[in-house]
Amino acid sequence: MKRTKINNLLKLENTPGDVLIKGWVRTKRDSKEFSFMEINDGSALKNIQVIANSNLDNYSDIEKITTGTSVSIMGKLVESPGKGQKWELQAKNIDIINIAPESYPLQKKRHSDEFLRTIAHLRPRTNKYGAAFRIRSEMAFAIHKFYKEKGFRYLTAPLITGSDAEGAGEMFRVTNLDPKRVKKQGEMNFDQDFFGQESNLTVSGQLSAEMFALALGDVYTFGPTFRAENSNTSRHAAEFWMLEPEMAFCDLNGNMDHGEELVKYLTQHAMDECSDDMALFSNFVDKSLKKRIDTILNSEFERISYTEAIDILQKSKKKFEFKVDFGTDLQSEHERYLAEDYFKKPVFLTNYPKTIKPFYMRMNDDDKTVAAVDLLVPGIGELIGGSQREERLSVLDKRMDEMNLPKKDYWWYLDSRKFGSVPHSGFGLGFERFLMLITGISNIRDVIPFPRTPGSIDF
RNA sequence: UCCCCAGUAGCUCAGUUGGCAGAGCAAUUGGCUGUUAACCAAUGGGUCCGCGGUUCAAGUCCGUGCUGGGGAGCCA
Repeated sequence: MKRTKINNLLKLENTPGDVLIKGWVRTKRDSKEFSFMEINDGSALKNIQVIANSNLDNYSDIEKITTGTSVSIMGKLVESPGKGQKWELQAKNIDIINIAPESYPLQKKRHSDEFLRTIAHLRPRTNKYGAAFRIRSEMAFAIHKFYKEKGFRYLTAPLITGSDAEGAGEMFRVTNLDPKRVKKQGEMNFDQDFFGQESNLTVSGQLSAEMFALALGDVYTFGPTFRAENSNTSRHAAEFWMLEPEMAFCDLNGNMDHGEELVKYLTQHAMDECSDDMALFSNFVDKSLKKRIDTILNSEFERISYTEAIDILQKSKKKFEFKVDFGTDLQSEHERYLAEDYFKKPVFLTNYPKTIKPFYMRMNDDDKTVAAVDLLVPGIGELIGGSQREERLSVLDKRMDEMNLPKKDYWWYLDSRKFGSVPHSGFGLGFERFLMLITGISNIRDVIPFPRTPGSIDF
């Protein structure tokens, strides 16, 4: 008999008679003459209740079944006379695949997130993490669906790069030199390294995406990104996934339109396709989640300039630890105030001072600000960071000189401005931060299967 | 990297002025009427994070290290 997944069983209107399920026992309740078991196979949040009567031949073995045990069960799907579930399975045959001994760490009770992080290999077997990772999977799919529908092309940017001057923070070195030998020589000899020069793990696929946007029109990259910053916060990881759309013939407003449409589309998709899993988060993880999602879906995101934001912050009665002045980057407390207290919804901040932004952002006419855009969202802070790119070769040239960038390393990037340059825009969206936004999970370590953070690379 | 907090049974935590190591849940064993975080009873379970110090006496006080959490910076 062919196995039926539990999510499909639970959807049925009429009983198909006998079915075969395979999964893991979440809990067992014994009576004298029979046992109730709840089986979960990961296909859905919900379990199916199985009734094992004592007249089954291997009932003495069935009595020994513990939480975590893997089983294969054939039985008749019947309407449940008990409360709490529509269907239950009257077992005709129960095969125990593998008993989970008493040392199985997951109990039928709530565990702390901190404890579950220490058993990250088992935590997807819990309701909360199973739900989180089903949603993560569905959102990755939704990204591709969104871009397919919009006619974007998917580009895989290289993970190993030779350029290290993007200014996006510390990078992880990639080398196959023998550390013992390097120590003996006293220094790295990059000529002899695998690529014949210094190489690193990517901090962004943007520059690659720009080249492809200027060929295929609208493109996106979606893949892992690495930062060797010693960041110890609930919003940073050394390895995370970033979505980076890049659009030719697109200005800053088009960039924001796109970002807003994307965030709304993905959120709506999660609500439509993961309703049970999403309900778990709004019921048990974050009581304010429902309202937040409603705001994302049904409000227009605010759009203000950096200069206007400074004005709002300076006029605010709220006391800030750090002073705000034109030319300084906004602190966390300022970003949170704007998104959470002042506007109470996602806010695009545009046109930052050129002094605090990278070389590739397009210079505005005032010669003081650049066409940058950040999307600040309640609870997370920065979800999107992007810009309209500087497409004018002479302006880009001048900026790179000002910032002392080694132009010879960027010859190919500058070529794109030499040959048929066009206005174009793009941004990076932190995939994990987006998952935090829509689930209410407050630590980035809990939306990545096996998180990598400073001093921690278990599993 | 900086600031703050925490570390006691498998898990979550209590532990008073420094004076015999505790609870709930889990586990094990038994009971039980269709249960659903089942219920009832019994039993077992400890490097009180490590190291050093103060003291007649340290889970408790002091120093130090490690680990975890919250916040800041960096950013997505």
